[in-house]
Amino acid sequence: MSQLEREALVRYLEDHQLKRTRQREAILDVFLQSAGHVSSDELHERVRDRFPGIGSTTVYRTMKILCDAGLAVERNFEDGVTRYEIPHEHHDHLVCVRCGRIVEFECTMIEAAQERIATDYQFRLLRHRHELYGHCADCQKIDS
Amino acid sequence: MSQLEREALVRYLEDHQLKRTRQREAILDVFLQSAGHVSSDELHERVRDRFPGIGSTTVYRTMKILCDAGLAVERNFEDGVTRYEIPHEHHDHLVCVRCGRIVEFECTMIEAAQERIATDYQFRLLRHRHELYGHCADCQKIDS
DNA sequence: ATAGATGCAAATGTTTTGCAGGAAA
DNA sequence: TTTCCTGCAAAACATTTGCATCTAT
Repeated sequence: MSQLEREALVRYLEDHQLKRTRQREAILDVFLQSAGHVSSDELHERVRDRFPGIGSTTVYRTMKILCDAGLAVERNFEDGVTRYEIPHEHHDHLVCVRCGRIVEFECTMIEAAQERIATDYQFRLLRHRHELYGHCADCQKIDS
Repeated sequence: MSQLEREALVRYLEDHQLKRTRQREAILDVFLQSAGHVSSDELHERVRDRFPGIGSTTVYRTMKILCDAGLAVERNFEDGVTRYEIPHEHHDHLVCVRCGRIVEFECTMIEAAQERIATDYQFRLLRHRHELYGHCADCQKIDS
């Protein structure tokens, strides 16, 4: 498993005169096995299990490479930590401010509206950030 | 001018056993005179002109008070700096990634869609963040 | 052999906190 | 005179960078 991604990484490294190292492959593996939205710190902890002595610096640097290679996407929510997700079709996020749960949603109507707004203001749209913050179903139970 | 806000600040300070100081009033004044979306650092620079020796710590602490008092609203874009705006009707932002220009927009259709999405996922919506990043009309000219 | 990677320590940049001296009530 | 503020210095925190050493090619 994750064979395709590993090949993509090797290809990217070769194309950019970068070297194929155990650390980089281990980080890719751990990242692909981590469901959801992992932070550099979480990745560092998990890689460390099977690769003691690895520095957090290497995780930061490698995640940047994975993003450049199109194997990871960077996300920033309100807690000041950079998180990474496996690239897939466009979406935005609902974030529970109590438990930290992150749910993805997709809305073509909003996408269309964004395009229209950008056009209205003569902006050339590059990207957007759209996050809804609230309490998830489970966390609402605390109140009652 | 800014008489209403100054009175609101005085009232808030009294209600919370906080003291009315020259620094706090100066920071409120400078903030109200700063159009757009100012950072703590910009505010510090501007307050310093008429109040040499003021510390950045005081600006940070005072802006927090102004937010609590409902006289300022905190905003975070992609540059890692907290900015403040004067509260007014709900809106979101277009940000030019070249010149940093920030334009406000408002879209009731998107707001309605957000409510519907939150309901679909059983979230109790508290707030959201919605920013469009791109090149403004002026900055697009650089390309041609 | 050599370009590039690693990991430590130190630097960065923004914001927060501890604390001694200072001002408002 | 007591409580709250201020401003400095130091701490926090996530991330980046300098550098000597190590490793893939």
